Amino acid sequence: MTDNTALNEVFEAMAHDMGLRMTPQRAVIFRVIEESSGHLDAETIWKRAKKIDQNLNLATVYRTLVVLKDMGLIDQRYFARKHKREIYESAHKPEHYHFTCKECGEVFEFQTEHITELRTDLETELGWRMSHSCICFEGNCAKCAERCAESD
Amino acid sequence: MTDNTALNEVFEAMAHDMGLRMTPQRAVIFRVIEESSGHLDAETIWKRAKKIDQNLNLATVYRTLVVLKDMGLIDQRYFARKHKREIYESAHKPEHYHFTCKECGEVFEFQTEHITELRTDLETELGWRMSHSCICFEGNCAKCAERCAESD
DNA sequence: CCTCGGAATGAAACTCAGACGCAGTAAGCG
DNA sequence: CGCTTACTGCGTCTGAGTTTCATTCCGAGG
Repeated sequence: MTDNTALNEVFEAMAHDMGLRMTPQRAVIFRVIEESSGHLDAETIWKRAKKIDQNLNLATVYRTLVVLKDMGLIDQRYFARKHKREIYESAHKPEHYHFTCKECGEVFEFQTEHITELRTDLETELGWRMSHSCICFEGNCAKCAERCAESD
Repeated sequence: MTDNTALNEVFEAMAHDMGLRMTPQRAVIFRVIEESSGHLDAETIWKRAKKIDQNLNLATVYRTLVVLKDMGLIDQRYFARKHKREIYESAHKPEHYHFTCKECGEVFEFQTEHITELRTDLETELGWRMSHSCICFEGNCAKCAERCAESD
């Protein structure tokens, strides 16, 4: 379990500044997201949080996700076209992108400088101000690509 | 109006090979997508197609979109987190990516070599076989960025 | 041409993630 | 403490997309 006392304090301070309240429910939901390694949908968060607070309601999870997103503490992300649910990640993870294998469904993360260059190019050439990049790929991972090649 | 006789023939031939049938409804839906410049959701396609076939049903549009996607004639795409509908584009447009302005909502297209390089890197370094890239950015376009800077 | 099997359609019901309205609860300031 | 009002739980609603089913009609084979 990571020590997220500091983060909780950030959360509490920000909430206070925005006229929001710190409630046990919000603390639990935030903790669940912080302690997981990412890629969570609302229902998964709910299930995990219910282990701590039995009465926690799914609607509260949805409402809290909006609050946390507005505060910039979590990011809503996207990484494959077949996904039907919104997926959230802690916002203070280092910049990274996703590759989803269409065979086994596994999601891989990767980092790259190419996107930083691309962003800079677009900002200087076209004057756009970037606030979020969604970079994700679909295909077959090494293992599945090999297995598919064999069966041909 | 573009001449899509050739494309229609491709469609018809592919459909035949897959044991599918060519129907007036499918021809109309396909034509609507081909003749538009892109970024269509199911309901928009439906509204436009209804001008040609008054009785066309929305469920038929959804079913046809699946068929056309499976045939590789159209692509389902994604370009901003706030979008709640699936968006489709003709599959034979040249490779391009999207930038969505969070202020005015306009969607800009752009091309770049950076992504090609990135794909190649990932394929050679990690052995992944890429089949689809989703690259999109959110932020403020030049006009809106300027206007926002003024009002600060 | 005509016939027939089965693929496709229209209409309506259904699914399911997420949002909303409301009455009751509880943060947290004075 | 006590008051204000943001927040919660519960139930209901919304809306994009899917499924079911009876009917239609495409198109292969006579």
